[in-house]
Amino acid sequence: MDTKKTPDHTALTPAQMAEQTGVSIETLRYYEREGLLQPVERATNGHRRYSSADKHWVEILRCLRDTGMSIEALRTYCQLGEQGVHTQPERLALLEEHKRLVLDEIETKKQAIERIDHKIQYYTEQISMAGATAKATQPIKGAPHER
Amino acid sequence: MDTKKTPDHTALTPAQMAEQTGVSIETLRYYEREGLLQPVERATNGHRRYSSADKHWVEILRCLRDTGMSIEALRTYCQLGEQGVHTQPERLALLEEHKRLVLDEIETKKQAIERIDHKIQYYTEQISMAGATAKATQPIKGAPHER
DNA sequence: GTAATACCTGAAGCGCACTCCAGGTCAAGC
DNA sequence: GCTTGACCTGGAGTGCGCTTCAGGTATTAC
Repeated sequence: MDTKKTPDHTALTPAQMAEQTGVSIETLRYYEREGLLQPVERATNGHRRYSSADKHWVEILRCLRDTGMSIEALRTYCQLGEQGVHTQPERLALLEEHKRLVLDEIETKKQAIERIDHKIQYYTEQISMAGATAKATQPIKGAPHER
Repeated sequence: MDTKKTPDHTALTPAQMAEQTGVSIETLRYYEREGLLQPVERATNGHRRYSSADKHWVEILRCLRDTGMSIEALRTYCQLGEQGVHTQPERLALLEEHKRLVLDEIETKKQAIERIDHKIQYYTEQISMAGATAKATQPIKGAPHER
């Protein structure tokens, strides 16, 4: 019986929502326009009132966006969600695919870190040597890729 | 004495360079325009000839770009390199800063993975349950954030 | 000589994910 | 009654990192 008119005391104003999720008011509206958020509740004056479910969902959106999922893919995911439980396998597949992508990215970055570390070490050596023997700083045998 | 006119048999054509570095011909030119690559050698017909040093450098550029360093930051880094060894400390600082950023990103992604795994697990359970007891699939107590 | 291929240049265009703007409404405070 | 502030709308603008285009040149293959 309290399905429709409860004023929902926990609802958030756009400003509060933005602050608590780290997603700007404009971006929240943008997400709604793009179908990443189904139409948000309104107060009598037409202002949006975000529910805690909205907040939770936006946090998930952020998590997926932060890991590079496109707006397009997120829209697909949302639409599947709206179509009911029978789309769960598809949603699962989508998430698993995304997870794989993210794991790959992590791997790429780790390898990059190694490479960067190499250069860091090279510079560190060079600099400490330059400090010690102000002269005679031949780049030693085959200085790797200067720059 | 062989400082200038050696035809350099190991030099790469744009097409070869693109294939071997995974960076397109257009992007290579773009990088050069943007000062990420100092002007590349030319054959007598005006075509670019990339040295193995160029190749090495482009691989580093890729590594840094892949980990999110901006074109702007890369330009700075290159310019420092052109200014001589006395900029090594600055370059070192730049790399260390970037490394920190990349480590942070990895951390963010790992956390995201955990969250994604949660949802994957949730869907997996839901789906297997739906398969087993085609009926009576109440979402159990407090189904977390459907969608 | 002709055509195909590989490259050149400067400049315009594109896709993505926002972000900003102009002009308007509503409620509260003075 | 008037101002202020938070929010609304549709639509235009922005920044980044390429990518494409139009028009041209040099070498090789026939």
